[in-house]
Formats: sequence, structure tokens, C-alpha cells
Amino acid sequence: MDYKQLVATAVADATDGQVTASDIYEKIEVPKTSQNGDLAFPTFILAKQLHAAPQQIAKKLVEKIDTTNFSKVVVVGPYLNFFLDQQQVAQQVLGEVLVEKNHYGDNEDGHDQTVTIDMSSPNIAKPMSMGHLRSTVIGNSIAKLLSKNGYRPIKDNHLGDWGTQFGKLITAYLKWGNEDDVKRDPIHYLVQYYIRFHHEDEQDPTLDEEAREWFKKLEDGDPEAVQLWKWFREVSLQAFNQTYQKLGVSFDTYNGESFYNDALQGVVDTLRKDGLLEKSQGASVVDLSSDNLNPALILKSDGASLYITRDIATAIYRDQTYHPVMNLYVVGSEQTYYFKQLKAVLKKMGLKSAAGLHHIPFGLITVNGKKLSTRHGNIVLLNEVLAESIKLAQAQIAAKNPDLKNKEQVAEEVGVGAVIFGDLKNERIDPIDFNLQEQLKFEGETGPYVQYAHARAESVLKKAHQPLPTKITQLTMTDDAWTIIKMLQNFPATVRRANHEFEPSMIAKYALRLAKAFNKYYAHTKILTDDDQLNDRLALVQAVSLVLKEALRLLGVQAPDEM
RNA sequence: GUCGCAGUAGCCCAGUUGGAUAGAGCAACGGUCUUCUAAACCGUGGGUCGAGCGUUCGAAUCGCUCCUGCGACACCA
Repeated sequence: MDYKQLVATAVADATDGQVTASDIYEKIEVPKTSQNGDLAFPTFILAKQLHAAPQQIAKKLVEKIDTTNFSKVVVVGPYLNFFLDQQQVAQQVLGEVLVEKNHYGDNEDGHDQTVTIDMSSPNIAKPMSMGHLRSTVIGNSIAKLLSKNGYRPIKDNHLGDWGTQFGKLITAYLKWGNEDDVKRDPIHYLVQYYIRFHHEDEQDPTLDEEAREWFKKLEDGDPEAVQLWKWFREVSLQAFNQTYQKLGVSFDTYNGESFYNDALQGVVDTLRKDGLLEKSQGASVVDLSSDNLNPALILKSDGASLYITRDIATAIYRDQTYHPVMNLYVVGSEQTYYFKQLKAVLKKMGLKSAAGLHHIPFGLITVNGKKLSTRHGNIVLLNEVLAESIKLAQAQIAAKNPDLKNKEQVAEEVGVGAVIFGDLKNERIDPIDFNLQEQLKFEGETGPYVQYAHARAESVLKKAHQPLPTKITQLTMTDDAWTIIKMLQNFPATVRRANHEFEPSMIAKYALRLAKAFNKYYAHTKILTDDDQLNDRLALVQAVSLVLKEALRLLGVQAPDEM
């Protein structure tokens, strides 16, 4: 039920058709305090048209308004404040949630159309940092939002598994490496070699020469080079998958950069054939002045391909394989300009899905205001942060709920949930200066806070020893309960908006507000009292539990029944 | 230098399409567990919404100028 529409129609009717309902609909707002009603219409916009002062208009309209759908309509200055029929709304909303359960808020906006998501994309032989966390959990949440909105997401982990750095890595491994070490802790040791390489090549320029040769061999299919590369890739992927498993994230494909090696020449040929490629300072570029952008560099002056060449091949592959309506890239905001160029080139090439290419940027992660860099050893390891968080969750459980079953599993769900939620609760674009203590908070506006509210709700439902209700009769309406009802009613709209804006933080904010409203209700209302209202209170609790769990699911966060 | 993003309480952030008295959390202080999990709840203090001008009946929100921070600006990804 669209209550805004109800108000808009009522107001439009009261103007005797002088104003259309759709004009009014857009201006209806939700008052900041519930004392001013559930929905309000400011009459300012009618002042010119009706040649009267807003206050006068409000007074006049309120006399003519049909109030059958509302409990009351009152005038406060220039505002028309509408109070909804609380029982009617409660019955409708709770009924809907309890019947639809975790499908409450689903819609068919996407019409089963496919959306590809370029996300996570760690580099082989390098550890996953907090930067990868961002791309991974934001992409994962967007995929879930897309599904809920009727799309078919394809999560593509565009691994950084090709490039000159593998020449360096092979060189370093052959010089200083040890097979057993790499087997024991692949990422750790491979990174050591890499860092050492960059340390020593400052003194010894022949190292770079050697690295270039090894990469050339790799490109030419030299068996030793290829075998090492494959091995690095495999052990790295195994290590990544352990982390992904912890995060509860999976992918539909892992088509890394190397996957497109064979397609690069075709990209260049096509660009040339279309007359898009031109020489500039020895390099081959696509002129983008018609898009008000700098030229896109496709081939270096030595003829080598660049990142964009690969990305064009990738976009074409996705276009032909999946026919996506949208092609999303969850990549840091520092690449915004680059993606404008990529999109412009693809448009010039006439790629169908180019119009649906969207860069979904997120803010840079820094530590003490400095950029992270594997090379300089300035890095926050994702695995370490997760481990710390889980450890803290274990300690909390030991202190607060020592008899809990599945302690280990719950600790992991809470610890990991805190990290994921902590990343998703703020707007994507906000830069984050990483602070471990800040990250490891379980109180206030955090993931565990929402999980805790859900666990409390589940605990009450369990102790009720009753079949779960599917509707209500006459819920005793307190301010706390009414706030919850309105919030539940809002969930489907929030799901739509979050998807439309590619903004998981809207779901996180919603979950926090609902959890807060529930905790308040829980503190003030005794739920398990055996009276004729018990069923209705349980219905409310059940609805809250369902929606909290669903909101957390959309963020990729678990909701344990006990914690 | 050019372009982009940002600036709201001591800290970290909300603030729908411009609307009524700018809100949470953390930190500080003070209350609430023999009763559904205190990872909670209730209360107190704390603001020239970076600065200025403009548009508007009305601006944290829109426009312009300036200040500050971060990022991107062809042979990295």
C-alpha cells in the first residue's frame, strides 16, 4: 500500500482538481518528529497557484479533506499533517512480512536481465588488503541487491594474474626462493621475494633486465616460466579462497587478465579497422576529444598492450557471453577518469552494453593518511584484521554468554560481520583512514549491534513455545511499536533505492535504525506475558527478526539466532 | 596548473526530491539487570553545517567565488 498516494489523492480531491495528485505526491514528506504526523504536505507550493497564504490554504483544505483513510488530519501553520490508521497499517504490513518472509521487499524491476560485476580482483602473489575488502563486500552486496530487485548478477573476479610483475616474481623466486616456504605460506613468501626484488633492483639494474626477459619468456610460452606462473597463480587462489570463504563470498567466474591474452590482438585490429586508432608520440591512441576526455592510450610506443586494451577485451567478452544490461566495476574512486575513458572507447566501438557500463567507485583506504602499498610494506592485511575481530568476538562470548553452543561458528559470524558491516555502513565514496580499534567495535552503530537485536528477537520467539503467527488482530500500539511498523513498511522502498544507487550503506543504515527501534521496544515492553495480546506482540517480533536477517543477508552478514 | 571528490558536535558519521526545533554512535558524566541475552536501555552536556555572496516564501542541501584536504591527469593497474 502506497500511503503517500493516499495522501496525494486526498489533497488533490480537496483542491477540486486545481492541482493534480502527482504534483502533490512529489512534495509529500515524512515529518522529522512523529508528533507532526506520519506524512505531511507543505502548502507553500500552492500559494502562487491559489493566490493565498499557505496557512490559509492549509486551513481551507483541511475542511474539505476526506479523512476516512486517516485517523486524523491536522493543520500546523502551513503544514497539513496526516496521521495514518495505525491498526490498519499494522495489519497490512505485518501480514505482508509474515507471509512473504525473507521475500518481503522482493521486486521484479530487473526483469531477469543480466548484470556483470567486476569486483574484488586481487593480484596474484600479493596479499588481500583492506582495499580488496571494500571491492569484495560492496560488490557482493550489490549482487544480492540486484537479485532482490529481479536482476541476474554475474560476479566476475577479474584477477590480476598477468603483467610484467610476473617477470620480477619469477626472477626473484629463482634467485632467493624456496619451494617448501611457498607451499607453507604462499602469499607471505611470494611477497617477500617481490619486496626484496624492488629493494635490490635499485642497486642492480640488471635485475630489471632479467625480469623483462622472464616475462617475455612467459608470453612466448616457455615451459619453465609458464609452470612457475601457473603454480603461483594456483597457490595464491587457494589462499584467496580461504579468505572468501570466511567472508561468505563466492564468484561466478574468475576470468583474470591472462584469460584475455589471446583477444588483445583482435581488439587492436578492430580499433584499427574502425579507424579509431591513431599514432601519437610513438604510441597508439584513441582520440576522445569529442567526449571531452584525454586520448586513451591503447598501445605503448614499444607496441606492448596496456590495461585498457585488456579491459576492452573483457567488456567485449562480457557483452557477447552474457548480453548484460549493465556492466559494473566496483573499483576505487581514483580510477574514475580511467573508466570514463574506457566507456567512451567502448561507445565509439559501438558495443551494446557500453551505455550500461557504470563505475561504482569507493573511497580510498589509508593508514595514518598514507596510501597502502605492498611494495613499501605499508599494508593492512585483510586476514589479520578478520582474525583479530574473530578473536575479540570469542572473548566477548566467553565473557557474556559462556554457555553458548557453536561458540566458534558464532564468533566467526560476529567477528567477520563486524568487519563487513563496518565497511558497508558508510557511504561508498567516503575515504577511510583505517584504524583497527575503530574497526573492532561491537557496540553502538555496528554489525554486532544489529546481530544482537536479531538474536534477542529470536530468543524471545523461541521461549514463547508457540507456532509463529501470520497475522495480528489488535496490536497494542505504543510509540515504539508504531515506529517499528512504519520502518518495516519502508523496507521495500529502501531495497529499491539502495539498488538504484548501488549503495549498500542504505541497507546498513536501515538495519541500524530498525535494530535500534526494536531494542527500544524490547526495553520498554514485556513481550512474553500470557495475555490476549501475546500473539500480536510475537507477530511484531517475528517480523522484525525476519527483516533484520534479510537486511543483514543483503550486506553479506550472518545473523546467528544466539550470540 | 587543469579536472574530479569531499569539508556537519572533541572523534567518526546521518541528514530522501530544498521545508517545521540540524540528528545518531563513540568518548565524558549520571542512572537502569532476583523478571524475555546489559553486545542493551534511559538521561546530561556539547554546533558560526569550512568562509562569503547569490537564487528562493524557505538553503547543511541548489549556483558562483574563495580556503583546506584527498585523488586523477599518456606509455602502472
